[in-house]
Amino acid sequence: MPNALQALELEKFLPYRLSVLAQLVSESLHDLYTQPFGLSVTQWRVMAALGRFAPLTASEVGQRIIMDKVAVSRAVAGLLKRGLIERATDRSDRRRVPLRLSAHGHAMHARIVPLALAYQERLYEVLSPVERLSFDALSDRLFARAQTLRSAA
Amino acid sequence: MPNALQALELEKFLPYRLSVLAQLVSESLHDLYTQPFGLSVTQWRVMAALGRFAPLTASEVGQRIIMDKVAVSRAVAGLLKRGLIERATDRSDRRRVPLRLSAHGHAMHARIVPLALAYQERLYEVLSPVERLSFDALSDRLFARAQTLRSAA
DNA sequence: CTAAATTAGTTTCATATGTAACTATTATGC
DNA sequence: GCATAATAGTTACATATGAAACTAATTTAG
Repeated sequence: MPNALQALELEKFLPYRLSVLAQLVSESLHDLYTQPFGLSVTQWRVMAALGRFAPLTASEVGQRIIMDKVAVSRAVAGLLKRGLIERATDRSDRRRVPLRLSAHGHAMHARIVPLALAYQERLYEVLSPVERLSFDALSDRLFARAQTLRSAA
Repeated sequence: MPNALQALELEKFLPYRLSVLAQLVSESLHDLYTQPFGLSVTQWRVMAALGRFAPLTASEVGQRIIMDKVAVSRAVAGLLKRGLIERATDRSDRRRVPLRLSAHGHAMHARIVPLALAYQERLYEVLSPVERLSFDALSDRLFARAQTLRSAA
């Protein structure tokens, strides 16, 4: 019976394990900023991208955070309504709408970042510095591999 | 300016990296069974849980695959409609509804499992056997740590 | 034994998400 | 230059998801 080798042990199956770990971590992090700041995950990611990379258009934000333009557009609409980000006009190409954090947005960003980094630090505490680097490098290689496989198929 | 240490580099931020990697892998895997078999991710996970662990109630399925009972209930409804799983009656507790794969479900399961394992193998190809074990062990520790932090908070 | 509490599962409602169609603007081909 | 194609972003529709209310069955307290 050749299928003896083909049993799927979910708890050891890499895609499953990655999914469960990422979801748990994402939910934990979300707890840090959802109630006090009223941001969705996508809104926070847009703010994080803008906080780090000066003015970006919606498309550029999407490339940074791997999010499609519809999701970005909706997050941007919510952030604009709350005055957390600002739009500029690109004189040379009026299709493009450069975005940046407002003063209010910067202030909120500055309060969330330390919480996010502190959470990351608490997570990483179970790994030694060498192990952290090792995990980061291995996950990078898996990511690159997954991209290769996806584009090949 | 103490905040120089507090810059958030998204691309190095562990929760972000995990999320992006898990999503890419999950989508790639989904491509393998969505078109040919017409299963959603949650439906496939329910089938995988039932394929591995004999009869399970909906709640037990949820515990296995870390999915809330509403999601399980909906996936089960779809699988029942297609005749891929069967319900039994628990004489001693009629609230419980033990589930198992039907013959049809078993056949489909047997065709998907090799595809899933082959994908995992192609992913793992970029890592040596030692690196695979290392990655698995490190991710296990991160998962346990995330659980501890979540329950502590 | 009976009322209250618990548990398994479903349904409902409100929100989130993805795909595709749409508007506005700019670039390209002839 | 003008019709066509391409690009940035938004809107619309259909589906997916989560929280909370609900039903049915069982357990527990007194």
